[in-house]
Amino acid sequence: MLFDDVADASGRLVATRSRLAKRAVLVDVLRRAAAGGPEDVAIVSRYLGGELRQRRTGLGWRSLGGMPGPAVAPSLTVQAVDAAFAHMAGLAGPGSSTERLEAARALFAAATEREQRLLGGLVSGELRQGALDALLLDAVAQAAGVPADAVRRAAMLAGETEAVAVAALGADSPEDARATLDAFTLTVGRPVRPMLAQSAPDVATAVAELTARAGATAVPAAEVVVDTKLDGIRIQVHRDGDDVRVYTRSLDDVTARVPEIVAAVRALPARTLVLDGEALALDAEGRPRPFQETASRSATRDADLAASATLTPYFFDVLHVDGWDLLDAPLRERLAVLDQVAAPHVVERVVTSDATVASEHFRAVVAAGQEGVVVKATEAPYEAGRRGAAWVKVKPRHTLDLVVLAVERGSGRRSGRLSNIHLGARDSAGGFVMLGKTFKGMTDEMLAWQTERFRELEAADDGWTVTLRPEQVVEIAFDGLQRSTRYPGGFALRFARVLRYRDDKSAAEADTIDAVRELATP
DNA sequence: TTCCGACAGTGGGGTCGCAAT
DNA sequence: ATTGCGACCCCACTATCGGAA
Repeated sequence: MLFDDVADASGRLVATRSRLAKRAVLVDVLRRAAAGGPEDVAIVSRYLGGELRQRRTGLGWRSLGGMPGPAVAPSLTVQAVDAAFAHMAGLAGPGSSTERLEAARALFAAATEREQRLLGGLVSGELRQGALDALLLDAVAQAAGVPADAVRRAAMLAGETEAVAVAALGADSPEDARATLDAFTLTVGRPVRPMLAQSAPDVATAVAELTARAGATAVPAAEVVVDTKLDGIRIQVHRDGDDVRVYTRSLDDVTARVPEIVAAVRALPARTLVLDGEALALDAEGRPRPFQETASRSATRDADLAASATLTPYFFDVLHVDGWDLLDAPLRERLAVLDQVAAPHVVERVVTSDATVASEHFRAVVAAGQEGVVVKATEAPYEAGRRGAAWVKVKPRHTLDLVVLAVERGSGRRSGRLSNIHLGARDSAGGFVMLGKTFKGMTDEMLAWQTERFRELEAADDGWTVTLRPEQVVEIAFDGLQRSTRYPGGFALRFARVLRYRDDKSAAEADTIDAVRELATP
């Protein structure tokens, strides 16, 4: 199959906003890929989902700058493109960067204009065609003549879409496809997509949301599980005898980097296991260390550095134990099993129907230095890959009134707007200390307003960033402070987002860097 | 007819490893 | 030795479509 066929499809996806029309485009190109055989389906399904088959190519957004102009006529096949990226991904050692760039230039030179757009999107990871994995799964279902749920479930259990697309589209009939899909089951050693949580502003809201959903039959005061939310990295651990594998949230295998987790799981009383949890670094008193330290420890491959801190695993769910799949069992049942098989490494929780008790647990765990809680429906199954309503996280929220120091131009649907704002706190000398940036929390109306407003405050414009007279106050919400070498105050806001612009306050009334410092040293 | 679940998009800070400078 | 880039860890929030109610 020609790569240009995929580029054409991608262009048609960009051209329509209708998801049904997008799905029709995807179905069409998937069917044509199927005619070319399983290898074409494998590559095309990846590309339509916005990914290369190679997890790391060494090429990124920055490398795309110096690419040559387009070819006039299409010539590349999807297999040739895949082979080119496989070659680039395999390069290492001195001279490899140069060689990789040369290979990329050759590839781009052979690509037409729309093919170049697709290549760029795949390399940068920003395809912007309004359709990624979820819509692709729907299209696979339609192309294979099977229910969308069957395809989705197979993909969640396989931990990937490519293999599922190949299986479904390689089938001779819808019945055959259905059977092939149903053969994707939870397998020890193959990670599933982790279940995700929605968020709520406070525990009472989270509890109310869960009981409202469970309360179709108006059961009064349904019980909920209130799990401690740890500020570490998500881990999914598979054990088959002495063979233990540790995967991250994106299903990356990090087993070699975390021997202490492997050892901890080997000591548990079960032969086969699939556990879902969090790993973090603790201090001498057993309190959690800052996330940055956990991140540092879990990212390093250097043995000496790794020895400087230990990760402790805590589990909050079990998907499999000794031949028994628990995905469809209610949480209540899974937790009973978890407590038996993972005893010293289970996340602290309370189970209650009393919102006050739930709130009290939240206060206690935050006081103990933890990130917050996740409130869960007791009867819900494990919904792999879904940000279901059955899990709702709650974290403390801080706010500050800061001054907008500068603003950057937006891109994509925000192009033409001033979008990403630079945030500063007052210092004692009458100046401002930058604490980070944010683009979050802005409605279209706010974007329109600030685009005009910041033009009024413009002091300089370098073509990307507009520097402002420091007059506009904005109320910012954030999760906490982290150490920073990038910003002059030594702090940066974590997960900053705009709540509202404050026209009732002048810059002289904004919060000070001293107030911020006090937050950092409780 | 209205409501709401799910998804894609728009980017944030920090950390590491690696190759180039 | 330092710098820049790529990859990946954590992530919040809004707009939109189309099925559910």
